Amino acid sequence: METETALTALTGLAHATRLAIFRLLVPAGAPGLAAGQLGEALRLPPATLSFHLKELRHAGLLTQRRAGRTLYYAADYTAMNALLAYLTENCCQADAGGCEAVCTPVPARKRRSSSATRRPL
Amino acid sequence: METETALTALTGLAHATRLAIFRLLVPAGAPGLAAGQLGEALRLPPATLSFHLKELRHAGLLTQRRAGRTLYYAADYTAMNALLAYLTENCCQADAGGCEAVCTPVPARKRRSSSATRRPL
DNA sequence: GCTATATTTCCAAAATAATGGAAATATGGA
DNA sequence: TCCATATTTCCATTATTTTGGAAATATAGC
Repeated sequence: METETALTALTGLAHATRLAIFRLLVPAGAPGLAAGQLGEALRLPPATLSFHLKELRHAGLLTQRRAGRTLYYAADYTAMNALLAYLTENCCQADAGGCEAVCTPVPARKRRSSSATRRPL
Repeated sequence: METETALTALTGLAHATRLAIFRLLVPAGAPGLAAGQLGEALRLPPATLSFHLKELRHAGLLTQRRAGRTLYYAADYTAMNALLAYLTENCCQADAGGCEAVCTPVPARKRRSSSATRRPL
């Protein structure tokens, strides 16, 4: 992933409203949620919601799909994963303590993420 | 991790200069790098560098350590890890395709990160 | 074609963040 | 104490982002 791409993704997520939108979409999976549903859930004026959705979409974090009059938005897991990879790139090269303790990989488990332990996307 | 914390961390990283600083520090490990070294590497005026270092530090992403006149900054891997966990929280709940393919955990390997595959911090 | 719903675009005002020169602080050594 | 080095704080200027009302667009059904 290029720096420029990572930067847009981070900028996309670095806003309370957009982070909230994204986090509603992460568990929603591929079907995603309608713009209207998001607006209602977050109590946002249409113009404001639309602005942030565009922002997230341009950052590559969301996909858009139309069904009739309704636009559905879904989290783009591939982009997400690429961002995480970018951030942790070359982690622990210096191996000087502190890092090693944290870097120890957690064995993958089945599903039902507990929010405390992270598994790769 | 709380939303507020995640948000500050993301805002911290969502800037070209700060992302560059952070990524210089990720492979540098616990000893970190001196402010001066960072400034020289990135060709930044002292005041600007200092501003961004403070920003990152307040976001909890960096630790600061003084040795004589020199201040060393290091990446805080724990904070980093918490942020990644926060972002992927409840991923794949809906299990509706697209996600599953990406979520498959990668078996942990020894060290020598290839930048293409991510292991947990 | 008309009307209703869903959502976007336009745009100007308001809010927030970034920049860097100059002065201040901290430390070390003679 | 005085001087040099390392870095920070102060602050005014400039740049960027966010907000939301109103108007525009897209689609559906009659």
